[in-house]
Amino acid sequence: MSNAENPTPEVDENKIIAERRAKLDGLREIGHSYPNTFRRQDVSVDLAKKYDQYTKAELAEMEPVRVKVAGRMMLRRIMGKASFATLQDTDGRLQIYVTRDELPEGFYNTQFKKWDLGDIVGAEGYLFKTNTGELSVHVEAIELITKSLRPLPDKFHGLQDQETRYRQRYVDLIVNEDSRNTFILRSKIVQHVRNFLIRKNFMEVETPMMHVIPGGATAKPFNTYHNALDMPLYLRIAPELYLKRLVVGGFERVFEINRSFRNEGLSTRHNPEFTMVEFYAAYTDYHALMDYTEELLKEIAELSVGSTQVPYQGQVFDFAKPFARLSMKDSIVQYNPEVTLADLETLESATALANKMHVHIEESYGLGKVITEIFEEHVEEKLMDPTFITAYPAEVSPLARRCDHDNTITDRFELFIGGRELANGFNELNDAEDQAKRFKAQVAAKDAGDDEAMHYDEDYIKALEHGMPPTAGEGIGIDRLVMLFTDSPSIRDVLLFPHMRSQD
RNA sequence: GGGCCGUUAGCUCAGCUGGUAGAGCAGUUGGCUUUUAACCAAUUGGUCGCGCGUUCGAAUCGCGCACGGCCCA
Repeated sequence: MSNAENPTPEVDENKIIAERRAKLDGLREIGHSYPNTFRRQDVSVDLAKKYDQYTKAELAEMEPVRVKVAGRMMLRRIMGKASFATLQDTDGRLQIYVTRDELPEGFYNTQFKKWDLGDIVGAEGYLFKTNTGELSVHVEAIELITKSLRPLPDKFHGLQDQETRYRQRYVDLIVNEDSRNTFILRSKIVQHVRNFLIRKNFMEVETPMMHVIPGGATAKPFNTYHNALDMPLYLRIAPELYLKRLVVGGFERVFEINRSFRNEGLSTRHNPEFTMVEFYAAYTDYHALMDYTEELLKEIAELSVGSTQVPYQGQVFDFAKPFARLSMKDSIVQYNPEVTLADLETLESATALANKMHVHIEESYGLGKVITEIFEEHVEEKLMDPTFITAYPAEVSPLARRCDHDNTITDRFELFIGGRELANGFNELNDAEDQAKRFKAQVAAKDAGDDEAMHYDEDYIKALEHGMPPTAGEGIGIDRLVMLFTDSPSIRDVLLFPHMRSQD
C-alpha cells in the first residue's frame, strides 16, 4: 500500500470513474457498501448442467427451482419496468430477469437501474426459460455486492490491445474467454504433470530458490542480497543440483515443479522467470525418461485438445506414434542432405562445414561445440513432429554421464516439437572426479569470458563423493508445453503476468 | 542490438495528398414488463503516446525518445 505522505495520484480519473465514485458515495450513505454477507449457493455451469435440458413449459410446471447466484454484471438490457442482465461467475454466465414490481418500492428505479456494468451483484429467485429458450433466474431479491469504479472494455469486442491484456490481466480475464480458458488449461496441465509423476512414484519436493552458487544450467543469474547474513545470493537458474543432492540422500525419485530465473532478453519464447518440472529417478536411464515423456505428452494432448493430433499455429503435430529418436549427428545429415557424417568427424572438417553453412564459431570451440552449433542453426527449427535428439557432445553437457562406448558424447536427449526445445534429459554424471574436472573446465570457460559458464560447486562434488546411485533426470519447460497445447504463439499468452518494461 | 508496423474518447476503431477530430459500444437523460452485442430519441466525453522541428497552420510531414507487436541476430 502507498504510504500516507505519498498517496497514489489519481492520474487517470475520467468522467465515468467520477460518476461511479459518486454512486459509491450514495451507497455508503445508506450504509451499504462492500458487504460480505451474501452467500452464493449456485453457480452458472451447474445450473445449466442440471436444468438446461428442460423446456420452458416443463420448468414452469415443475416445483420452482429456487437459486441464489452472484456474479459480475456483463450485459444489461433495460426495457422499462423489466430488465435482463447477464452475470458472469467462475465458469460461465447466467441471465437474470428483474422486474420493478417484484422489488421493494422504488428499488428498481433508484438502485438497480443505477448500477453499472462491471458491478458484482447477488440475486435470488427461481429458474425459468425465456421465450427464446434461455435458462434464466426470475429475480425476487437482488443486491449490489461490490461496486466497480472502472468501466469494462467494449462488451462486444472485448479487450484487444495486447499490451493492456498483459499489463492488466485481470481485465483480460474478465472479458476474454479465450484467455480465461488458456489459464484454466494451464492449471490442468500442471496438475496432470504432478499427478503423472506421483503416479510413477515420484516424491514432490521444494528446494531453495536463492542459491549461494547458481548451478544446474548454463545461464546468467539474477543477483540479490541477504542483509542479515551480509552475503550475495543468486536466484536459481535450475533446481538440478539440489534435486540430485536429494537422490544422494536417499530420496530416489524426486521432482520439483519450479520457477527458475535467467537473466536474459525477452522474446516470444523467453520470460526472465519461467516454470519447468525437473524429475530424477535412481536406477533408471534416459531411455526410460523418453518413454515417460512420450506417455505424459500423449496424455496431455488428450486432456488439452481431446486428440493426439495437436494443432499449433497452422500445423498439426502427431502425439499418437512413438516420437522419432535421432542422434545429433544423424539429424544434421538427415536434415541437410549436402552434409555427410565424415564432415562431422574432425574439428577441422566440422569447422570447415560450419564456415560453409554460415554458422558462427569461436576459436575456443571443440568439435562437440561446433557440431552443436551446426545442429542449433540448421536442424532445430526443422524438427516439427515430436523428435528426441540424442548423443549430445560431452563438451556441451557438463552434468551428463558419458556414453559407455564413446566418451565424447553423453547419454542425453532433448525433445523438440514445432522447432522448439521442450525437454532435456540425461543419465546423470555420478562420478565425482569427472564432475570436478568438468566444473573446472566450466570455470576456465568463465575466466575466458563466457559469463554463462558454470561455477565450481564444492558442496555438490562432496555430495557426489558420498555416492549417487545411477540416475536419470529430465526437465520439461511448462510454459512452452502450455503454449503448444493451447495453440499460443507467445510465452506471454500463457503467463498470467508476463514481465513487461516499466511504463514510466 | 537491427528492420518493419502500431500508439486518436473508458473500450473497439475511422480520420486521404497538412486546414484545428469522428463513429459504434460504454456513460448521462427520456421511452419501452421475455430481451440476446435488445431497441428508439437526445446528449456528455479528446494533452491525437512524449519532445523538438518544418509550416501561416500538424493527429497528418521530418527527427529523437518511450511503450507494445512481428521478424532477424
